[in-house]
Amino acid sequence: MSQRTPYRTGDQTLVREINLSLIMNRLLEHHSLSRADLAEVTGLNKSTVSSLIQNLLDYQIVREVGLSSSGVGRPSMLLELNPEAGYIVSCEIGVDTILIGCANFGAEIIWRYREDTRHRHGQQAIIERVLALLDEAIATGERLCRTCGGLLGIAIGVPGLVDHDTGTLLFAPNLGWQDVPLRAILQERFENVTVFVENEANMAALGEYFFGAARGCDEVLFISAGVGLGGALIRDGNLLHGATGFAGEFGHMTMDPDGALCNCGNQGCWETQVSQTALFRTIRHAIQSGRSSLLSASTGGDLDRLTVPLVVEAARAGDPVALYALEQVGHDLGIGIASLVNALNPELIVVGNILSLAGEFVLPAVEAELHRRALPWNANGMRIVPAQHGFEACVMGGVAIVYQAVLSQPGRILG
Amino acid sequence: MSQRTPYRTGDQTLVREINLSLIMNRLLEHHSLSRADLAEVTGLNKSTVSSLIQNLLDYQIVREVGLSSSGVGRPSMLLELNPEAGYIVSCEIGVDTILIGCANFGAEIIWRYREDTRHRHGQQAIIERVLALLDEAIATGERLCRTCGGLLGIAIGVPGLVDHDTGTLLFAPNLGWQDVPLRAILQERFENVTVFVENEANMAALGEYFFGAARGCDEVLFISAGVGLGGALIRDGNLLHGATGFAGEFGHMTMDPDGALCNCGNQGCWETQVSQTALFRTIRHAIQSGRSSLLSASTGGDLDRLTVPLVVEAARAGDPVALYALEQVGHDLGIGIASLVNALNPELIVVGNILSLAGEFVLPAVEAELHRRALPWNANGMRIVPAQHGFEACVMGGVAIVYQAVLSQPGRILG
DNA sequence: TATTAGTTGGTTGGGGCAACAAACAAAATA
DNA sequence: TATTTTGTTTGTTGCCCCAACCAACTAATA
Repeated sequence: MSQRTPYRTGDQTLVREINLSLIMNRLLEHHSLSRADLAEVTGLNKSTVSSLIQNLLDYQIVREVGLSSSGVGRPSMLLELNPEAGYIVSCEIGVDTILIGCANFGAEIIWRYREDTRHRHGQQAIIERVLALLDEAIATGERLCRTCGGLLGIAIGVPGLVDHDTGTLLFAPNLGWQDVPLRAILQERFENVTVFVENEANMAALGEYFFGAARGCDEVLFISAGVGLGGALIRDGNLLHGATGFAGEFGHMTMDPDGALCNCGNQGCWETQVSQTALFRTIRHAIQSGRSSLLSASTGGDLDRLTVPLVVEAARAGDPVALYALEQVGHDLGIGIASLVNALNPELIVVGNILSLAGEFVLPAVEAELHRRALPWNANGMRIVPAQHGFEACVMGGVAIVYQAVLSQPGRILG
Repeated sequence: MSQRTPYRTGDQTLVREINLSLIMNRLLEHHSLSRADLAEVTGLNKSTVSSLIQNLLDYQIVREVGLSSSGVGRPSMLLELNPEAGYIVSCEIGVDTILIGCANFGAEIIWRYREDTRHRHGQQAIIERVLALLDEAIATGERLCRTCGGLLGIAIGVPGLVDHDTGTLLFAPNLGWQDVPLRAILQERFENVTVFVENEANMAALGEYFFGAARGCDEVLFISAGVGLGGALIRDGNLLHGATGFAGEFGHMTMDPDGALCNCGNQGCWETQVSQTALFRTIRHAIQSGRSSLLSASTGGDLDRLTVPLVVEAARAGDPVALYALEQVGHDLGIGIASLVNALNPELIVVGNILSLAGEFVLPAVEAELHRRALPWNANGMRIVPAQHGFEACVMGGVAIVYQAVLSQPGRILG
């Protein structure tokens, strides 16, 4: 009997934690509620709610926003999460961009910035630029909202495998990075602030769950295609992390055992069929084999300058090559999604990044394959929707990840 | 504000429930512990442990089993779950067998029975036989152990999709059944007893988690090949059910978009490549195309009489056709497992049913494909093992499912 | 052998904390 | 003024924790 206990025992602080969390989550969900509403909605006793709210008011995490009369009886005092309770800084290190935002506790982005990084060379240069932008974001946050919590947390999303214990980016094939101790680097610069490092797709999924298309859904599959193909699964508000934190690498599922070589070393990964790279390759092949397309003109003849917005624009104009390529992506996406629907039985699928942009041309083919291949019991009643926050889903996810930490352990910021 | 609350609030009874559950789980895990050990292991206070144990002793769910001296100091009184605290009846309705068992609260099977159902025709006849066997199992349980709880629950495992709200078997392609309200049928016959109806693979996974090869693992992928291919995922002791309860249908993931037709209606399902049926088909093709095999003789020339034990026996004797067919299964199994490892990042994979029997010939090919195709970060440190309970995993799972209900809500049987 | 110190196991009683219930105060309408 | 709804106050209950204490054993010592 030597090991220290990993189990969380039940005690009073746990009870308080649970109920505080319950209340804050309901306030997030409904935006504003009275104490009486909260008692009704949570099932807690009126006096308990009052006590919890008093606690939150003391720390200015919640604020009273005015009376609301619902006909007869004493009017109620509406409560909401105080947007100025603190601020959150969230940053996505993409393959060729940095996206950064600063949000208040009302989850409104009060400052955002986007920068192309194609001209910057090397990991060192990019990380230094990120640090500088974080300084700027923090300065903005300090200026605009610091009632009690100040900076509540910094979140960094990266397109690769993250070791959650250490916050190290282990492997990012599309970025060409390996073993970068991101959390340690940031923690050194920003002491006493919690730093979250997470896979970009995981973050984006959380962003859509808290603030986007997946609000209120208990079983969400998120699929995000960009340079590569990433994904995540959310169950009851929590990411499925797997044993070592690398779950959700749907892009590296084998779809064709003898297929094209993938950056990961395997053959026929889903990512070789469904991604920006695959889309452009299909278009290039079609044009090179003599098919005419508006894209030849709109890229000025240089197909290396293809972008997803250009492809979507061409598709809108009825360009057959663009339509064909997008449908091909939808077809291959659909086969994989059907498999995942059978395996995981989600309630909702959210498609992100370029898929949210090209949804109108991709999703019909997806739906067709899905209903052809998935068990009807799994597929019926399930919806597929584009991400509400589009390319900003990841940054919103950084906000969400900090939010989640605060909401699930309100005690920590209550001192 | 009209809806009734679906949220569990925190209160004292929740705390008690959590701590009782903690203690019973530790007793299950270590088999016997003293109060002092429990305090150490759970992190609960000594006096709290004493109080909880007194409660469990009063209801004879736990019993004292004698002193144990660890050298110096006062000897401790060891405690264990009382095997006679009640009994559990568990039954698997397989494609061509019924397996049934009665277990005491020590999870020892005190009565078991297996019956071939190939001579019985029709759903009605089989269900009536199941009911009769359940009577017999209950009679045995009543005779051998009914201290406090009596019959703690009945569990039925079936090879198909189960609607958990109603306990209805919606679709069992390999059984040819559809929309059978199993729980309602049993509940009518056995009133005041909790009846659990669950997918066979889900149950088997739970059996291995509680009492078999997956004990203590937090992220377990279970893959079970029989007539079809089923599976399940266990996270922190709970089955992944998905939105409507149909998660884990890995057998119907598309592996070859233009492959063979599956019973489910789709093409190229994993189940068409990896299952008893697929194994036999490969062997039949090989022999029909002229390859010589020991199996021609051991089946008396009638390849319809192939069985998995015969194939394994032939493989042990070095028969090339048997070895080839098993390796082929391993190869296709490995490709799919690699995908699932990338998607779900399990800590352990347990292969069940015929795979546990043929493991020695199947697993090497699986490991080879796995390490060729899965991301090293996901695959390294992961183990693949055969199910410890082999063909009885499902029945053990029925015991586990009742156990889980009791352990997670000890309050219910404490009155 | 008898005594005493030391060690570990388990119980008892007091205190604190959080939720709950019921009575009550407050603020509106009819 | 009666009624309705909101929110607070007061007192109770249940559960865990802590610290002191009793219990049972070993080992050392006279």
